[in-house]
Amino acid sequence: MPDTAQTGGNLTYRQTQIATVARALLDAEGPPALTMRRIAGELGIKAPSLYKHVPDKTALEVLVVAAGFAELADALEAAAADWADAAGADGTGRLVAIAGAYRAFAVAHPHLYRLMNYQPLRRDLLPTGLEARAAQPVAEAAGNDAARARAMWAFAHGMVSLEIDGRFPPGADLDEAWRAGLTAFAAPAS
Amino acid sequence: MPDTAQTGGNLTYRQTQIATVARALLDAEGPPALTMRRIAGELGIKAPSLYKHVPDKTALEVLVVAAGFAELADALEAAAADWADAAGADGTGRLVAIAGAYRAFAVAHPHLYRLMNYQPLRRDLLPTGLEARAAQPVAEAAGNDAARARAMWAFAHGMVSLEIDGRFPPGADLDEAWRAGLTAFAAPAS
DNA sequence: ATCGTCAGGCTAACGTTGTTAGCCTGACGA
DNA sequence: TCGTCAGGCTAACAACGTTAGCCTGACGAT
Repeated sequence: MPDTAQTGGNLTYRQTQIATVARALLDAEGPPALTMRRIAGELGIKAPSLYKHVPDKTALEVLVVAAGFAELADALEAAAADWADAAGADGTGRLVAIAGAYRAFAVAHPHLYRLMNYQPLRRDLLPTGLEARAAQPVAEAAGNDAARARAMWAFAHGMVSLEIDGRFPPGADLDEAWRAGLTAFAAPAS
Repeated sequence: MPDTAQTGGNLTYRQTQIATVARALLDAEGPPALTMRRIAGELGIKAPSLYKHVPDKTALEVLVVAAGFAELADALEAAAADWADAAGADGTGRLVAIAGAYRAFAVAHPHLYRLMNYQPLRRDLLPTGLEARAAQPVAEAAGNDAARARAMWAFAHGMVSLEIDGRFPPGADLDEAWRAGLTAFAAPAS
């Protein structure tokens, strides 16, 4: 079996296929569809054969998670870049743009977002640098103030979590809640 | 089987026992310990007998979740009351007190916190008013500004989620991140 | 040309999970 | 005294992740 750990970048063709199929299944039907037999079936093979490519199910999930973080990083970078192009980059508008991209990603792929974020991160199995890359745009928007960046990240994560889990009251105006939070954070650091 | 839905307040003795045992198991050994056979065993009965008291596993979990929210509401109310007693209640110190209680609850019972918050809330099975009661202290601390309250809630939820899941970098100063967030929110509404 | 290795498929099977069907027993009201 | 029924039980099922062990076809080396 090809080792998939640590470097993570260089995947077998079959491993990529597996990650792709798993991702599609997760997006389309949610976690209950993410079974070894189902994934294998989608590839035209049987479940035990998957173990020739992946050590166990959690490693398979890490494949999906890694792809997710890469995609998220792309989206955040694109949002930051778009903003920089469009206007003179003052900090707060950039923050709004990034937050919007973050929220859009979570809402578009709630199952993936949960898989990525609702459990301890397997840093040991993730490609090195990937987590940092995804965090970078937020850190910049926070003026590289670590505490501030973490607080903003927590706010965003909390908002999208509560949103995709339907925890807010049915009629709640989430845009307004976002605005309230973002303006609070946009104020200069005390 | 006694119906447990909706009102939720009036539980059978056995149902209370089940919830208590399940809660203890969850706190002590985490979700993998929360199996029907295990819970039954702890009560000296067999798994199928549980179905004489609870329709299925998710309903059993809701019992635990409901107890958790009641406990959380107690803790938040106590924190708010303590603060009101101790000093002239200006809004920001009260907010800090409540946030501290929220965080303390989550850190003390991470498995329970996840069960309560990492999935769509089964409002239909929860005692009526319980959710509102748990939300009340936060709403007050936000000056009954709904958007502000939701943003603060999201921040707190995000912070504790990321903390109990070990998502912050190893050396991160979380107290400082909390301070950054809370001072941001403490500023008067724009 | 032949042989050994081995990637990558397969079937059979195991243990664990939630859950159902159906039986039995003891208490209790009519 | 008898019927009901709450609340236990055993046996069993399907689905899950996973392991063991077999087979086949490609391919590099002798």
